[in-house]
Amino acid sequence: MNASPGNLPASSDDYLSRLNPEQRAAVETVDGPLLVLAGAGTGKTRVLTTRFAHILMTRRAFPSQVLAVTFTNKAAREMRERVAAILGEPAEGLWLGTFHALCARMLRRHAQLVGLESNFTILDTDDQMRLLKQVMDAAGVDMKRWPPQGLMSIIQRWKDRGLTPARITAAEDSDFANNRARSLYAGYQERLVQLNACDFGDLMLHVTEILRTHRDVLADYHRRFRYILVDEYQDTNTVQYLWLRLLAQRENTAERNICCVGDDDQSIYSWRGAEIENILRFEKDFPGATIVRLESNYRSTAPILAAASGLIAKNSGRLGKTLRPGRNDAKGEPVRVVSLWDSEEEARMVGSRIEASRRSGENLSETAILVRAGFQTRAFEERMITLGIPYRVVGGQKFYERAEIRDAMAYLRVLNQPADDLAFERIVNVPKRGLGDTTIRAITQQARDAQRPLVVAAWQMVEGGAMRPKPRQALRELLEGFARWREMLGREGHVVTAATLLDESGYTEMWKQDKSPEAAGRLDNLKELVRALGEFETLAGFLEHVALVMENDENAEGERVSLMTLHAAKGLEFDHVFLPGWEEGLFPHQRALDEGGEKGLEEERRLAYVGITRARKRCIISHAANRRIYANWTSQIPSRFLDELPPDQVQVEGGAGAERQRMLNQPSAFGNGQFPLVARKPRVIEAGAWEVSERPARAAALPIGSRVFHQKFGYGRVVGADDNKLDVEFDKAGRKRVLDTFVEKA
DNA sequence: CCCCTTACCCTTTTT
DNA sequence: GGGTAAGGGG
Repeated sequence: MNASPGNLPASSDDYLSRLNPEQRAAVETVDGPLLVLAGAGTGKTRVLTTRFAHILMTRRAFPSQVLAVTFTNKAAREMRERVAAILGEPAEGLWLGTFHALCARMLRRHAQLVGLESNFTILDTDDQMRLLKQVMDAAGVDMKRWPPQGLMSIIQRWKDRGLTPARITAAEDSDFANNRARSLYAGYQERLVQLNACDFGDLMLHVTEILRTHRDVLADYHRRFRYILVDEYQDTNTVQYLWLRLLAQRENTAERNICCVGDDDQSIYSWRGAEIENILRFEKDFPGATIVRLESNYRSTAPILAAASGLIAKNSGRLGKTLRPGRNDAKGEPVRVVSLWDSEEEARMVGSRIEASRRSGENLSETAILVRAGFQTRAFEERMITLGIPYRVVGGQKFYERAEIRDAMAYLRVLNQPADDLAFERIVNVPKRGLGDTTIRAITQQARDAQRPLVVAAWQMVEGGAMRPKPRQALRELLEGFARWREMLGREGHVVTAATLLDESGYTEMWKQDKSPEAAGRLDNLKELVRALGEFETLAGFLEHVALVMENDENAEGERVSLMTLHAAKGLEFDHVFLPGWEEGLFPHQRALDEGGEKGLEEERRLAYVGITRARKRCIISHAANRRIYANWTSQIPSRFLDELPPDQVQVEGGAGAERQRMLNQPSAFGNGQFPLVARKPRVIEAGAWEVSERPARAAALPIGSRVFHQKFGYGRVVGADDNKLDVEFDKAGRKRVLDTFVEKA
């Protein structure tokens, strides 16, 4: 296990010498509970991975005796790779993964203890909702008055807190649907078991329940896991906390080797059930715990750190940390605050600064625009398209959440597991087969009467039920199709079968017929799905992967500006960071204030802290005096967070905008709330607007009149050209001026 | 049964 | 403004 000299450049404990004293303490305090408070950019991941490797290198445990938990697949993958790099060999047999992946693994071993079989299905959010609606429907709940979505979030919150229906006291019941939330929850759980399925929350809930009630199982895991490592501890919810505590609190207190790494200042997921209290009370849960603070920041310049620290200091109830520059070259430019007239000017400002840094040779991958809410990305996207700056939107809709992928997945699920009623329901009339509400209701009724899965009931209907000839024939064809494909699966393998199924069922044809701009992309996605299927040995293995590892790494390559929400940016870093939209109501978001009060405000402030600390060299914060929200223009007040930034670290720019802002806010002078006397918009000089493109125009390739395709706007016809800019009349999106590089011949 | 109109909602979303 | 969900007309 020890690295041989050939694998590592220097001595075998070389990996320790690269750590600073705090980090080293965090790595070498191996025994007993340890909390590592790791500020942003202080080498948290390095500590975690080095500690993991250290445990293995010093032969304190075999790889299979360490439990390492992360929140994201990405973090898990990174840890696996980095541990392997230190060890000099691939790390096999690890219990390393996300909370949910580890729980799924455990639950497959003990499924019968909660009434499931080990091949249970993991439902996606669509299925969950449909199932819950069915349960509510059966219970006669008026879903107009009591929206299913509301009940779903109540149930999820209960699951986040580790509460099975039996553990909910009458006092804790919600007044939803006249105090029926708890019994509806119980009904929903029952249906899940009948379907041999569980939802995401169940993975944690079931395993925790098993550990709580089966001492022998718990004891087995106690024997197995000698060391526990937890990443992003501030984001754990109650059930994750209970799970960890059950696993970590071994009889022998000397063996409670749990190490949690986190940062209370970066806790931004309370709305997902995360309990910041978990990290705040670590010492109480694990008496005698050691606490190590990592405060040397190796990422950002001094002004950026000072701005972030100054802001977060306004929060109360912190464990307390002060980031200090860990680099000698940490001097740098001040954080800038730019005031703009409106959101369009804000987008132009960001765009022209990005153009400027691009001209000076900066890598666009080192620039990010981080927004509070998803809708804000649109204005920037449009600006990037106009300027011809490559960008990518991180997050947003995930690959496996797209309609076409979900449909295809439903087909595969029925193939894999004919009793998967939810999947069958999803695709029975997709593409349209003339099997509408009436038919489906009849099948459902038959299934309920016969106590059989939908597929079986459907066969019964086809063979002898009361049906009109057309739907009967359509249903027969579908069912015979599945029989054929299932038989093919054994013969030809899952990849060929999947491709055949998608064609023969008429599903790909449906999208080929579709004339909307997205159709082509959807077909590509289906191809990608089949390709991904090839990476797995079995269909079941693939389905498990998709349920747990929903990832979206398209557009990852190439030099592109990143556009994402602040939440999505946690854990990332960039040379240049833009933080637009720092306005009251947007950031801090009004709803966070309304629903969370002072706590909500503090979480918003932590979000601001996360945003600023993403920046290595340059951080540009902006706010606009006017913003279009939904349909109409609203005037906006600068965010209180701007006032909380330490003034000596911040340089205010965009005086023109600020001046107008000041005048706008003087009520009497301009009377009727119409746009004020400063009507003359400042001339916005966009650097680079007149630059001549070095590349010759592609007029020859795309002459006026030719059909083109654009990623965002779809199909259109070229109606004019100006050097490399084309005027295109899009079928759907209307007339737009776009750069020729952004369209292709249709 | 399908499709088109209309009404309604609108923060964040690691798995 | 735009995307979804329910209802009514063809």
